[in-house]
Amino acid sequence: MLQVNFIKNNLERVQASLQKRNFKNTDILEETIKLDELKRSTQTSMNEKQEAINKASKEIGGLFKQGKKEEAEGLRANVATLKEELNNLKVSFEEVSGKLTGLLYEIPNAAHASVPEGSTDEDNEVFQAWDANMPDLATSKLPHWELAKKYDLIDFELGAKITGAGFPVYKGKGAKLQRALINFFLDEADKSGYAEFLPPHMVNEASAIGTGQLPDKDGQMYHDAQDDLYLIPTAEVPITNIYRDVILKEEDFSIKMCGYTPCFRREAGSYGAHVRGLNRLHQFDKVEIVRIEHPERSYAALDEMLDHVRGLLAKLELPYRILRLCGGDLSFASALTFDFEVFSAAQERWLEVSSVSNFETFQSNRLKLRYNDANKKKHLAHTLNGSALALPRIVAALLENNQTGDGINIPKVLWKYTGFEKI
RNA sequence: GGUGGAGUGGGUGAGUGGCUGAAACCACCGGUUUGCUAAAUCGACGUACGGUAACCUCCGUACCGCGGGUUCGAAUCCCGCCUCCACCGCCA
Repeated sequence: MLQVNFIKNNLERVQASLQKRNFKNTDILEETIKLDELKRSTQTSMNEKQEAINKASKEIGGLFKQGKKEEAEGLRANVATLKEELNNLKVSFEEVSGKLTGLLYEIPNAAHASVPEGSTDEDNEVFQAWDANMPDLATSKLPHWELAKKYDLIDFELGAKITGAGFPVYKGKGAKLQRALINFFLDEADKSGYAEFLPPHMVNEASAIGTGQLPDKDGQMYHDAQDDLYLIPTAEVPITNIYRDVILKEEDFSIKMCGYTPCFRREAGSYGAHVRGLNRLHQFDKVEIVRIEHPERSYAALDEMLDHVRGLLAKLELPYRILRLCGGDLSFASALTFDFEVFSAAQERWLEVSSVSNFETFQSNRLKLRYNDANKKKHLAHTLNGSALALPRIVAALLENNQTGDGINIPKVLWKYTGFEKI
């Protein structure tokens, strides 16, 4: 959520952003600013009314002490009318303020100047192409879901029996590969200075609002109505919320955190060949990196995060490319996002395995995550996060790209984690 | 899940209807003193929003776990909720 002041002070950028995002309601910024003015003037009237009441109340107290009952009674009658007027003001204040919040919830983050124009994922800019060799596979190459069956690594039907579609069961070397990747990713994050957390896998409503899953993406999360808790769609939610309602000092930056969690997504409305196998799941594993940064340093931090993910993919020896998301594909809360895609050689498709974003103050405004500068003035911090990495599509690419006639080769970097070099 | 107790500023903690945005102490910050460190001493010391476009100042409003209520007036009384502690129940 953007602050009204931010919108006022960066009107051109926010307007340009709405255009890039193909946002239809072009009057929304003007409406927002008008409503904000109305809200403030109403608040001023309320304050004045309350002031009059407070003064009268003090007088009444004094009069009672002096035994001047009649005068006191007179004032009491006055207060009664003042209170009625105040209550009317309160009602309109609540109404205006509710409308304003509603509008602010609808306004997506201001896109970074470098975000390209475009409406769909086809308009994303290839920020870093893959110019080395692609895996050279025999014509008998198999997609990962067939490899998973052939080598008894992942059982989709069994998961469907136990839970439902999109909840695979990993078995034997398939399960060990999961565990190996999680440990590899966590160790690499640790080496890059990210402090490890193992957060709760369910969050309350305040946390889901804090990182922007609510109210915008209600229906994408699994919700336990009995206790009003949400299964996390990503570790970003619990980990970023560690810093909800926190005021930092400038020397606290940079804050670098990471964590492994399973992620739960309802993915309502996704069907078809493109979601086969591991391509899209309701539950999957992911290691996430999260950063909280000084606004002046957040884009440098974003670069560092890109480097970290590049390193992971290089070590896994997977062909990858980096996309800069266009306005139409950019998520609601993000100012700038880079997607990493690996090439899955049997499907002959690029698969998204990481999304690295700078949210600037969009999340911190909701989180009330601020820092004190040298003059003890408070500013919103910047938040960033990225997958490092999401497992299923990495597994898909590893299986497909490394298949040979008599097995699947495990990249060298994982050997000490898997305990085997080949499946 | 049941019963009992508790939640006040950065911390400890006083405060049972008006003189309390809140005593006192500690911490932090600034000054004085002192060979340095330490001690002593004086002072300042919450947050948010609005008036207000910017820093300060000033004025106002709100805030004593959260949300309602009673009252001219609530940290204080009433109701609901949350969290923590203790005991009981259940349990990996």
